[in-house]
Order: sequence, then structure tokens, then C-alpha cells
Amino acid sequence: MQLSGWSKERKGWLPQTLIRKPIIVTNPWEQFRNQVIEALHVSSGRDLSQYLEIPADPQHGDLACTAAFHLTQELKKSPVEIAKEFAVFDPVKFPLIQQVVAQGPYVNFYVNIIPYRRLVVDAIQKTGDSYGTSDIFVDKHVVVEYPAVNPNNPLHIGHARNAVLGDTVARLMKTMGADVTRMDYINDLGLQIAVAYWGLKHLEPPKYKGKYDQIIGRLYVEAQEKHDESQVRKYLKLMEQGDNKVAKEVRTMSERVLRAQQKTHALLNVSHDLLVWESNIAHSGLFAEALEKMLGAPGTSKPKTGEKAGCIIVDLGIYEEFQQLTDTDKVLVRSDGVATYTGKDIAFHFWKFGVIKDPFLYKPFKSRVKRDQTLWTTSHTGDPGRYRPAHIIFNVIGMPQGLAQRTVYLTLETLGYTEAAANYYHLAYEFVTLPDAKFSGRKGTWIGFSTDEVIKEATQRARKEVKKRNPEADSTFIREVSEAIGSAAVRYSLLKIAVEKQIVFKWDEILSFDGNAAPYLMYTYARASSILRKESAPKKARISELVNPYETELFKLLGRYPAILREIVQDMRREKWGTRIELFHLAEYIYELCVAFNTFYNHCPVLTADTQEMKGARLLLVNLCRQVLNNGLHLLGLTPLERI
RNA sequence: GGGCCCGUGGCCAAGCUGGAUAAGGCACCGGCCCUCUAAGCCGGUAAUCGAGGGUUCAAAUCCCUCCGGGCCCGCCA
Repeated sequence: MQLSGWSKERKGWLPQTLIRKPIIVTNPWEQFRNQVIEALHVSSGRDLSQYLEIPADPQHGDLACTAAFHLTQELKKSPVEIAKEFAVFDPVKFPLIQQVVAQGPYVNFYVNIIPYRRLVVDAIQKTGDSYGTSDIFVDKHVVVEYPAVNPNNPLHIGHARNAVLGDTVARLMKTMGADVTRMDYINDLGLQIAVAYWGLKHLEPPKYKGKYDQIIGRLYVEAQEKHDESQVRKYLKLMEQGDNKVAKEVRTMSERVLRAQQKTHALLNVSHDLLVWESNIAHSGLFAEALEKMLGAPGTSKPKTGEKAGCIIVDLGIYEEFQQLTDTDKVLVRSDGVATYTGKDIAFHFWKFGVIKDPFLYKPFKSRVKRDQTLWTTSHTGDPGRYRPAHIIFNVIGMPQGLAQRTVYLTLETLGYTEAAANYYHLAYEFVTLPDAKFSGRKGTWIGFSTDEVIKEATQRARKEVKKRNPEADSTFIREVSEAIGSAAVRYSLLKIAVEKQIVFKWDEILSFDGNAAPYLMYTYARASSILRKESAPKKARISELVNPYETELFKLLGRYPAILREIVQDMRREKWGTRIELFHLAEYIYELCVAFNTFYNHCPVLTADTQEMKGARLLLVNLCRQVLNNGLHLLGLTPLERI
């Protein structure tokens, strides 16, 4: 498929993301790993990279090769013999390898810490805030869509999981060199919006005072029971027609709710670049144009007779999972000419990928939330031509939508848009539930568990601790620090669990402040900062002083950071239920780095080190740790603080 | 009826493209503030990896059957 409309010359509407510094890729761990692969190639005559693993026990080296097991038949030798043969290398050619030991059937490689340490120091010092970046998505426009919450509710904690995942993926893609658009889709034309609007018009305002999304959310719950069916239907019709008082008021209501939701986003460090509204899509002519493409594409048909006479359908019978269904035909457009959900989604993705031209007008979306760059919105007024087609898209949508999402990209494939289909990722995640109920906007089960309320509780808990530790501090400091810690605790606890795992909401788990939790990570960063505040780190130092196991462990971990990020992206794979992306590996890594730093901190005095040389070297090491923690925390969307 | 996800110590949870004694965290028990922030560090108790079969030199990991929890299979949205 040709991605029409895309060219490097055409500057997009997000100037900041397009101005890219040249990316310097440094990856110490990969360099070591490559030498191991090469060395094995020399000794065995084959590529054994698939048999490499990091041993659980550091006694077994830094990288181990299990290939000997698999080659016994072919080589007609015992694994022990094979391992022995493979365990040779040329130290001159492979300076990063210190030694290779055959331990039984395993071939264990030990990193040569002296040059490796040097490599790590140089890499981090040279790249600084960019340490960890990669170039694998350079010149790619990546669109990440999240969390698409209906504008008639505040975010409950399950929505927060979506938002946090999407925002983190967007950050990661930027780190991989991509030009990223963080998109939010707002369905302001749904039945639930009409019901909420009915509530706004016909019900007393709730007693609750505060954020508008909370108010409308409560009104909606009440309206759900009390609303007049025919009146709501009338509103819905007017909304769909557009250009009338009701449609205007609904849009205004939705925008107000969205502004309130964005305050919650801001607490979680979640941000966006572009809002796309259903009410703009509906009046853009997007669907009419998409329809022509669908009709002209292979795979679609419009049966004249039978059950689906008059519909536009696509036959997905070639895909195994659809063969099980009673009917392999998927309706894209109903016999009355109205698109189905799938049909609309196809049209929307035609736009995202640039199959059809951009029909929207854009203007900045004004709100009080502080932003790193302008937030744009589709609108009935404004300027055209601001969207650039995506090369890769991620839709963060719950796992229950897995089949529907698969239907969308398999349909794209069937219609001949194979490249678009291949670059369409449904980033699926399991829902957050209550111990005995689901979150439901309609039933109002979210009340008491909205993200605002959870963060508020977290902030209050953090506040007690911050006050205790900083009795002298002023109220601004206490407020800012407790807010940062409270929100970070919530964000991190959503991020550290694998996406395919359902989370049952429990206060003590989501607000955990000890051990593997955001406050611990932030505390570690503050500790490192505290040392460097008392004495700054030298650019050069005698790092050969740093020979104890705590220091060595830190160098090894610091060198792995860029590889961790790359692996997360490269290991991303599409499953039937959605795309698996293991963001929590980053959380896990940062946690490990913190553990290693705290261990070092407790065993190795820095400011009171025995010698000046030792002090300088340790200060330098602390500075490297602080840098990598800074980069990693930012990537996780946690704000590193100098003092907590 | 077909399909998807989950099931690992009291609780949460990593490992699941098979490989060396089954990570972590919470809770619990014991120790460490004269020393850079004790949200920390050191040590300890605790697991028939849902059950049963099978494949393999080797199974938490692969295959089959079953059990428990969650979810999906419309010209609806």
C-alpha cells in the first residue's frame, strides 16, 4: 500500500516533535552480547544467539549459552564435550569478554568489567538525557490512541490503566526515535451522551460540588434511571444532525467534561497532542469517501438477495477464527446505508493511515492544563491540512474488544491495505475490577473509585510521610511533593503489572509505598541527588577504584538500560487477543537499579570515602545512576524529585 | 457450541520461543541510624507452580483432558 500524503518535506502540525536531534545510539550491553555471539560463531561455526540467556545465578556468568543440549544429535557428542569445545575465544579480538567457562553443558561468559565500565561511563556521559534512545523508528510517524473515555464520566481507575499504558508507549516510541502523535478519540455522539445531556436539562444538579466530569458522571447515573426515552432519542437525532442548539450544547458539555478529565490526565502525567471528536467525523464527509474505497476494494460485496441483501459486507472466511462463526460475512454498512461499528472504525483508520485525505479542520484546544506543547483538536472551524498519515498505530483498548479489533485489521488486510493492517496494533490490557463488581459508568460503581479520588487518597497518605520527614518545609513543598508521590504511586502500580493480568482494585495494593513502588524509586533518586547536592561529581575520576561487587553490579545494570528499552520494542508481538508489549520490564529494571543503588549506598560511603580518589570515583558513579534513574523515571512518567 | 485471558508461598506477582537451587514485593520474625534522607539496608520463616495424564536427557514453561475465575462470539454500540 502507498501511504499517500506522507513525505519528509511536509512539515506536520507538531513542530517540536519533528525537530529531532541526531540520535547517538550507545548500547554497552549489546556490544558485549555481540562479542559473545561472534566468539561463539568462531568456536562453533554457527549463530547460536538464540540459545543465549542471562543466568539466574551470577556465579554462572553474565551470559550463558545452552546450545550444547540441542546439538548432541547433530554433532554426535555429549553436551559436556560440546560445551568444552565452544568455550574458547580470542581475548584480543573480543576485549569485552573476560573469560569463558564450560560448566557442564553450559558455556558461561563473563564480562570484562574494566573496558565495560569505561564503555558505560562514556556512553552515559556522552548522551546524558538521551541515554537509552534508539533509532529504530526514525522517520516513522507513530499514532497512539488512548484512553477514549466517554465524555460523560470522570476516569475510573480502570481508565487510568489505559491512559497510563498509552502515554508510556508514546514515551517509549519517542525514545525509539519516532515522531509520535498522542491522540484521544472522543465519542460525543453516543447514546450515553444524550442521556447525560438529558440529565443536565431535566435533573437538579447533584449535591456533589467539584470537577465537572464528576458532576456529569453523577447526573448520568441518575438520568440513566429517570430519563424519558423518546426525548433522549430526539436529542440523539439532533446531535447527529449537528448545527443546532442541542448539538452545540452537547459539544460544550462534552468539552467541559473533557477539560475536567484532562486535569486527571495531568495528575497522572498523561498528555495528548490531538483530540478527534466523533461529532467532527460525522460531518466531515470522511465516511462517504471511505465508502468508495471500500466498494472499490477486493473482498467486499453487496449481495442482492439473502439475509444480508443491501448490506456491504466483507468475507473473513479465510481466517481460521472466523470459520468457527455461523456466518463469516462481516457487515460494514447496513442495508439502510448506516455504517456498523466495524465499518466506522475502518473508515477512521483509512484516515489515520492516509488512505483517504484529511477532511478535518483543526484549532488549538484551550484549557488550563499546563502542556509541553499545543494540544490540537478537530473542530468545525479552524485550519485544514494539519494531520500527517501514520506509519504505525497503537490503539489502547481493553482485551474484551480483542475480536472486534482483530476484525478491523483483518478487514483492512482483506481490502488490500496489507501494510496498514500489519502496522495496526491493538494494545490490549485487562480491566481493573472491584472485588465484587465491574466498573460501570451507567451504574455509578466508579463513585469512590474515580482516579481523582484514588490519587487524592494517595496524596494524603504521602503527605503524612512528607511532613514527617521535612518538618521545616513550607506548604508549597509539602503539597507539590505529596502530589507527585501520590500520583506516581498510582501510575506505577498500574504500570508494573503485565497487561494481560486483571487487576482487582485494593487500596493497599494500589497505594503501596514500600518496596517495589514509585515512592521507593523516587526516594532512591532523591538520595542520589542529595549526595550530589553536597558535592558535585567530577567529569573524570579514577573509576578503576570501583571494584567491589556493589559497584560492579551498578555498572552492569547501567550498561543494560538501552538494551532493555530496545528489547521491549523488539519483543512486542501480536497475539490473537492483541499486541503484547511488556512495559513492566522497564518498571522492573528501574526497580532493580534502585535496589542495587540502595545496596551500594548502605555499604559504600561516598562523601566520607577513605581516599579522595575513591570519593571522586564514587561521586561519578552516583551521578551516572542519577542520570539513568532520571531517564527511566521520565520514561515511566514519574517525576524525579531532588528532595522528597 | 466455538474462541480469548488468568490460575505460581497467607496476599500481590515475575519467569511460560523447555535448561543450572522457582525472582521480587506485601505481611510475619530477628538485626542495623556517631556516618551521604531508615519510604532504606542485612538476615530468616513460608510454594505438591489449579488437578491429572502425555512428550523430552530435562516441564511452572510444550500437547491433551478436566476444574476454578474473568471475557468475547449482531445489519446493536
